Amino acid sequence: IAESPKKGKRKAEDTEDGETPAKKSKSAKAEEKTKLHKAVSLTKGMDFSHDCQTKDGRKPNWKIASWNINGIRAWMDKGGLSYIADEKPDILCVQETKCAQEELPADVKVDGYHDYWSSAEQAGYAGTGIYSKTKPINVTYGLGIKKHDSEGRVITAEYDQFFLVTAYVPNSGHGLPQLPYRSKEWDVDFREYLNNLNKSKPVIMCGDLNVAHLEIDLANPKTNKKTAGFTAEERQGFTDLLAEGYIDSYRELYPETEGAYSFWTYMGNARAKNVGWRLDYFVLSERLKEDLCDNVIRKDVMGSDHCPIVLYMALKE
Amino acid sequence: IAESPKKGKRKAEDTEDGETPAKKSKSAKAEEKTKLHKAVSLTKGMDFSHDCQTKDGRKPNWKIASWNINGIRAWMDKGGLSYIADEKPDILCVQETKCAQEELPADVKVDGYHDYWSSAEQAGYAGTGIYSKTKPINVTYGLGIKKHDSEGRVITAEYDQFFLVTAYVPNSGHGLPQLPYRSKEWDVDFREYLNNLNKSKPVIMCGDLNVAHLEIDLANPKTNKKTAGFTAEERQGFTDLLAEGYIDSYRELYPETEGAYSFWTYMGNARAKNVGWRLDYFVLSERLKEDLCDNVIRKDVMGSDHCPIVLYMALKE
DNA sequence: CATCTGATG
DNA sequence: CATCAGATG
Repeated sequence: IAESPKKGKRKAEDTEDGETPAKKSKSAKAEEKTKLHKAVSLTKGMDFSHDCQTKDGRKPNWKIASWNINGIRAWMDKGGLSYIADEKPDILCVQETKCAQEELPADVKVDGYHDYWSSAEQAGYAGTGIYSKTKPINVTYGLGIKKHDSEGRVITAEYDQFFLVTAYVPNSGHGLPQLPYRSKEWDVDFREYLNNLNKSKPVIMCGDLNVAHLEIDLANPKTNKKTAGFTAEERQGFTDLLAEGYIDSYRELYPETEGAYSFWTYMGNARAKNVGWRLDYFVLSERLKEDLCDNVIRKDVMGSDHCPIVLYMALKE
Repeated sequence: IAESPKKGKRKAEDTEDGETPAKKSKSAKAEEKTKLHKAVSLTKGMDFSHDCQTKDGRKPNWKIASWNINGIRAWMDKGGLSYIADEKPDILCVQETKCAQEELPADVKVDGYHDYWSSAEQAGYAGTGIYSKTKPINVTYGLGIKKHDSEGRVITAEYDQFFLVTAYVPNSGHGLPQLPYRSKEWDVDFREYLNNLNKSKPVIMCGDLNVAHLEIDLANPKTNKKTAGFTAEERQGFTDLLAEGYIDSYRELYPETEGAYSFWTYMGNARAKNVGWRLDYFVLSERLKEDLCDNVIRKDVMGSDHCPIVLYMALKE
């Protein structure tokens, strides 16, 4: 009832590229920006410095982070951007932005980074983004296959030495209604997509792959064999991907480490009890193995039901 | 994804009566009650004592309060029940409970009061309730007219000396889609309903009538003539009701008082600026006028976008 | 349990 | 600018 003020829409202008293949460019109405975010920090007191090197002793020259942020608007309200300032990655990939391009908060941009966004046609659903210090040679959205490309799940950024692919892989859902699509269609086509890139340049693929690969990758393997993210089909899909010539960087480095998770349901205090899942990965072309320095799971960084993961690479010229 | 604990449903058992005419009694599954409300207070430091009397000098013996609480669950989370303890009314009527009978919080009951509830078929919508120290002779729900009675908008409690009717009158909506229903059907039938009661006993009707009657009853009359709650049709409906032999107790007592509102939109800081509407009323049978002591608007009681209103009556045996 | 939308006010 | 629901995770 009445007295409604004009709607304070907020919008990030001048964001680079950022069109999903399915969407046409909206005319950039210069809307009023309200609500800027205060300088809340998620990361105060945390130490993000980290010494590491390749097996042959080379120091990292690329730091790439990936984080399912579970809603970029809520995440920014919690001070999510402070993570970038503190981690200082060369690239940060985010998944589940849950925000249409035009609805991105005005202050989503970060000094010193180029940003790229892809969003689902369905409002408030899925979506991915990339922050990158270096401007990529080229950025593309989706797999180039219509049926997969209306949900903003994949962004590919090409750099001199590699393709960076970030993905938010479809969840099979409660009761697994989406399992056939996920395992028989998406997994198959995504694998082929990566293989094609891999022919011309090595690939660094990261994101929320919505699968815990092995029993070691979740706290309760026994009771979750019929749960989305740990079905035989999803696990096999990941096995099949690796078999094409890729490595799971974390498991490559730490084959025996238990309790290493990147996701904890908000329900039942799972995070405090470390009842989690490793759903977030860096998957690298095998020929990048020699350049791998480390993969760190930032389990203490809050702000989402996932935590960030960080890849350190010593890439050659 | 997984690790979901069992749902902690909460429910108030043994609530008296409380069936809408449209609903059948649910079998009282003895569900686990979780979440009880802590003793938060909305009212600390406030003084609810009040001296008043009728024109012929009689002190009040009934105190009746009415409050649109905008969601009983949110209201209880904010400590809404503390208002009852502090105001100590003989009767409290609440509107917009937005809660099905079966979903009422376990601790909705208040010591020393009988409680009665009516809810809409549509979940989380409308709904009314009554707390009463005295057990009424009889309680009925709705107007006895099917088309009006599926939204839990009216409860009638019969006492020795009067009928108490509490109402949450239909909002005409943004763009006034419901104005024809509201003014041509509801207002007409509700008036007739009250008239019928009024034949046998005096009526005290209260609630959110979703109309500001006169220009004095809202801050911005000029700009709201096409807004739900201040259209000519809705205002006329109220005029027509009074013409049948009722008084608006507040305006009866304070015909000239400006800035007396019971609702402020949450938008644009309206309450701080007192940009409000008087939408909540006590409407009394004219023959109760001589028993009227006072009508107080508790504008400082927070917890909803409406505030409580309180009626003091000196009813004769 | 927490994010969204969309209805409603 | 709040409430609630329902979808989704």
